Amino acid sequence: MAHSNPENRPVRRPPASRARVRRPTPAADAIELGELSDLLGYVLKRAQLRVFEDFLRCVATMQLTPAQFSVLLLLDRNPGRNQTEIASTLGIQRPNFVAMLDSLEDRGLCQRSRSPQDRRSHVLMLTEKGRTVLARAKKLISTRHEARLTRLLGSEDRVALLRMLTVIARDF
Amino acid sequence: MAHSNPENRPVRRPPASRARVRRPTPAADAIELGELSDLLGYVLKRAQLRVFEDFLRCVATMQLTPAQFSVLLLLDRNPGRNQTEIASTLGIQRPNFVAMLDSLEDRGLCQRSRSPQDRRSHVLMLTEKGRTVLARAKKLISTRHEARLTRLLGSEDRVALLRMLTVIARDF
DNA sequence: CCTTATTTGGTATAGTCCATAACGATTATC
DNA sequence: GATAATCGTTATGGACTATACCAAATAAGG
Repeated sequence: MAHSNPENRPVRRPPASRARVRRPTPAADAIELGELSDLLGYVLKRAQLRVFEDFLRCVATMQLTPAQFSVLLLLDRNPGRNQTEIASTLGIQRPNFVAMLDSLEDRGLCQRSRSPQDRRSHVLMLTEKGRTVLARAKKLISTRHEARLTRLLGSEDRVALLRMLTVIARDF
Repeated sequence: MAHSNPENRPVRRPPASRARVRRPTPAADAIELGELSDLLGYVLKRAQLRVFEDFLRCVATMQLTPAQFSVLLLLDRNPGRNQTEIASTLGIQRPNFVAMLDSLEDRGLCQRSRSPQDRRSHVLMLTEKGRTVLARAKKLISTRHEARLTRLLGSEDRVALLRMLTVIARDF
């Protein structure tokens, strides 16, 4: 074990030629990732961080995090639901969802109102401003963020990737 | 777009018949994910959480997190490096790497020693126990965790997935 | 009807990660 | 020899997550 020269790099054999052998001692150079490159979790996590970074850049003008964006999407598609339903769908704990909604409501993007049927729960709705912001964000995500992915992988691989990730998220 | 009937369920149009149209108002039922299912970041994040959960279960007997496991892997493949090099390779800030190493060293899995060449830096090495633990963890990951992935996707798709994620992590 | 359980939104709190500033010791640079 | 840069480290704060608990409201059961 111990330094097994896995890349089969020539170990510095400068026989003839006084000219500099290319990279004489790469020893102290780059670190070997080794089996890390094949570890699903590792690659997955790094990819996710990159994607989130790009997402933030793409919608930077409207100050939306991926989590906030997903809330707006859900509220738009499922108006009138309460906090428990929206939060649990997104895998957010109800207590943690409170501050998040506070923020969105303070910015005038959504609105809580007591349900007449069940006065415990809050009916959630996007405001008009919320719909506008969401529409603009969707356009940015689509034309910048997702377009970048398609450019990088090709639209066929992109579909395959989403399919596989969905399978993992559901069945792993 | 908009509710594309993804399951190809027969839409069932009972033209006449006063009998209850099946699912008259699925309204108050399940929440529609909508465009969320096609949002790369969302699916990526959920998949990553699932994978990390499974990782933790698989190596639960030896109490290793994904991050700790990746450190052990790197130390094994790159003995004698210092903290800055290992941390930066893993995308960990140096200050945050200190406590992590403390933990691994307290458990007797690795060892810091001052470098004779540069007495500022610490030379990092796995201990014998560290190598043993790593070997057992690798076996668990391989036979349980990665095997599960292969079973879920097939070995061909698994390779394709890792390739695409690597591309994203590097070029996105 | 009345008592008990459950649910909803909310607060408080603690743990984990992650990022930055700063410091002493050591080494590099000029 | 003075100054700058690097290494490990501490301290600290922000973001996100998980749990216990609360009052108000509703549901369930006698």
